[in-house]
Amino acid sequence: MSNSDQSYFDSEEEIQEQENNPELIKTNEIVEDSDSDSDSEDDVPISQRRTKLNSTTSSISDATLINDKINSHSSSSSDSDSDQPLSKRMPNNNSSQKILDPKKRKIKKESKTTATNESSDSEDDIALSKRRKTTPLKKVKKEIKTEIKKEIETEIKREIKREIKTEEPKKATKRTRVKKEEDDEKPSKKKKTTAKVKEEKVSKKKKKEEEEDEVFRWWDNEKEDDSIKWTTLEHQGPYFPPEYVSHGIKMKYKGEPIDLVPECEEVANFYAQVIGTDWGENPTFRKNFFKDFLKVIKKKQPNCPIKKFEDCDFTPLTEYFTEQKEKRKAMTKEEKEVIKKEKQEIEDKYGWALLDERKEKVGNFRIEPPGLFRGRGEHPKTGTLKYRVYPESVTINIGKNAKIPEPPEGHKWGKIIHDNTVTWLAMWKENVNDSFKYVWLAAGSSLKGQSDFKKFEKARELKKHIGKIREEYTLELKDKLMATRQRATALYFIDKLALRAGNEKGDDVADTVGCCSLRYEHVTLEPPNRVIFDFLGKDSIRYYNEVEVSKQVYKNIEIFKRAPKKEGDMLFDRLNTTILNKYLQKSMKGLTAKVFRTYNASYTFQEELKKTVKNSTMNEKLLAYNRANRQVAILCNHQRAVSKNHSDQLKRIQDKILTSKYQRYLVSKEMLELDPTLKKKKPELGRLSRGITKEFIKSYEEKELEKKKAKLERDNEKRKIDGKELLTLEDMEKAKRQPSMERLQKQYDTLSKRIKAQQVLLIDKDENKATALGTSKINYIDPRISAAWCYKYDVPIEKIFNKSLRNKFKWAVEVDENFVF
DNA sequence: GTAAAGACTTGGAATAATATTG
DNA sequence: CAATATTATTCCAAGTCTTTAC
Repeated sequence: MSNSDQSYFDSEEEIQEQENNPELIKTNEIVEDSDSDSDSEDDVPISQRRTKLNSTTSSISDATLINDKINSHSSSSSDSDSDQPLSKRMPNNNSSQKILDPKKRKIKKESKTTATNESSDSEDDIALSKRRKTTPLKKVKKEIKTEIKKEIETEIKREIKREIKTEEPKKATKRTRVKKEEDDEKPSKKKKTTAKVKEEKVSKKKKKEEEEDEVFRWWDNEKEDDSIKWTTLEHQGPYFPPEYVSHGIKMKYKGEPIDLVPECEEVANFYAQVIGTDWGENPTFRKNFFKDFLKVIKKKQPNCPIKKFEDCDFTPLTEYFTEQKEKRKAMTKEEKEVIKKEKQEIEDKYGWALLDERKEKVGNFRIEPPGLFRGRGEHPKTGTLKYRVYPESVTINIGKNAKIPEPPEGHKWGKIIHDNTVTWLAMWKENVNDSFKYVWLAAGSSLKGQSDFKKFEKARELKKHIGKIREEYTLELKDKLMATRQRATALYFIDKLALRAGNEKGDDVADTVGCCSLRYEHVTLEPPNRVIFDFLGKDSIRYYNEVEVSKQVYKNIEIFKRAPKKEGDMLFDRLNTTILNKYLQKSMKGLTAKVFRTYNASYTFQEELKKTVKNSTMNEKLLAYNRANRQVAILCNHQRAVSKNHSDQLKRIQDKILTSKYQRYLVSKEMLELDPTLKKKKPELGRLSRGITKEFIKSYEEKELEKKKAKLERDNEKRKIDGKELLTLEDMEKAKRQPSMERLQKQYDTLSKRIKAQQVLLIDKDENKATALGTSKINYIDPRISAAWCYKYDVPIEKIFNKSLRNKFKWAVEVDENFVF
């Protein structure tokens, strides 16, 4: 970071500086006379302050507005409001960002939507309370285990004979679970099971035990000291990617095919595979790649004529890889099966570790293959060649008495250590940024689970201190000492806006900042009390937020930005994360800046969840959940690029809605024909919704006609075979029987329901276009809040936690519905 | 006390797997 | 049943924060 600011802010004490450094006098004057300021705003209770802040924050307030709208919408079940253009109702925060963003971000291929399950609302057939209480025994005895296994086996043998013999009980469990989900809620077309319901129910309980009997229930007895992570540790070491094998395809240089030794060819491949993506166009990427390409050439093939990037033609290679991709896609089932099996074998061997005699899953047991470094944002090293890692540079961490895994043939391990104060199994140093890479246990492992648990407990601990901390920093906002004042202001932002701490970074990485590393140009003031943040945060994701702050904070920023400070200078020149965290430790043991993010995320989530309507449908509950999740994601600024075809997707759904509406209109017209008096009772009948234009009707009718014709053709085909006479469209019309009022009403209701569901989906999808929910769900929201919510509102946990989340959070799902974060 | 090393969490994108649709 | 859409998983970069070295 620039140290220029350092030159005029050298000493610690304000008073000293005032004497020694004339440039600071102005600043100090303000600091002193601002002593008299009082900040009435900060006297407002914390809980209210947050909402207050939200309502003044553009992005958040927009979202809240939508919330209100949707809530009223879903409860009143009127669909008219959806006719309003969606864009108006959405927080346009992101779109403006995209335009303003000086650094181009990659465009994503595809958008993801929230998991708004279009499933029926029927509840699980087992009472939730009961299911929860089937807490398994701590250690199920071997005999019981095999007994259960047998039972399951007999139960599902019929359909999955093959699998059950070769696979772990895990697989069987999965099966039953799928089945369960099906009969629970999914009106899924797939009904692959013929097993009897009774059997299933029995299996459910057994399965539960079976599933957890091997689980180490560390959360039952917490241990205080966790500096020792394990006593025994066995594993197979990491898995190395296969050596490069030449494909014999030649790239061209100056139009001529050129021979490359495998080492060079491999590097050329890396670039060839990036052509057609943004990386291929990125000048820094190209430059770095080519520099390293030349380096490899010089070393491995000095007589190679390649000198200039412009004369290189990688397209033959690119084509080859496209071809390969297609081939892979076109593989037969059997071929795919073989590959899958090989993959499974590797996983079986390397994917597990024995930690204190317990089998635990290894997360990333694969050594990263060589390639071109894909640094994000404007990373100066993007495109740099990442070397192949050999065992010689890998350190193995393993138990003293454990068998040391065999390194790949002809190789030796770099180092073997037995450090039980760390959790990694293997480690190596990567060449691009000189950083370490580790092999760790998976997210569902006990070690990870324990620290996850600790993290949330720490955040809950903060809850006890937050009042005092807020009081203190509010006071310190007016402190005479510049350093203190900066610290307080920074903390205010970290607390209110969930900013990251903001460590200082070198200049060989992308220029991104967090709170402590904010610079002059990242914060602008707008009288009377608006602060505009605009900077690139982690992963070069833009943070843009307009916030109304207290007078004191506004004033402070004004002071911190005062000349001679200019663009490029640190806003908080007296502060860094070490100072801040040291201060925080005083308020609470182990407190650091990041805990605020966890705390505020979980707390916000819990508060937002209170908006769930008790007796709403499953879809509505899930929408409420997602919405709470989304508020947290917005708070934490978890973004994703809007997919290219997002608007197409919306249009398609809107079209579906219109179609349904039109169909409903047609039905209602028939109803009126049957009973004209209905119009009085239900004036909405026979009314055409807005948005249904003549063009729409025309295209709809055309499509319908097409369908009818197609059906007719099919029918006639059959009739031909049967020797019956052929029909015409008119015949078909005639054949339709006159529907009864009852039938029509039913149709009408079905369509209404469908429309509503589609609209919920539409809103959810659009609200979500630029927000990534995953990160907050995985890392910031205490899973116990989610679990408690599920129990309280009778939502099966599977609806909100997928398999890996359930596994990761298995320590959390045992809370009762009264859990409070 | 400061910088570098080290270990761990957090983050979005890429890719694989699965579900839905035409 | 193939094409497409959606969701889950994997990948690995980029943060935070602690410890160690000087």
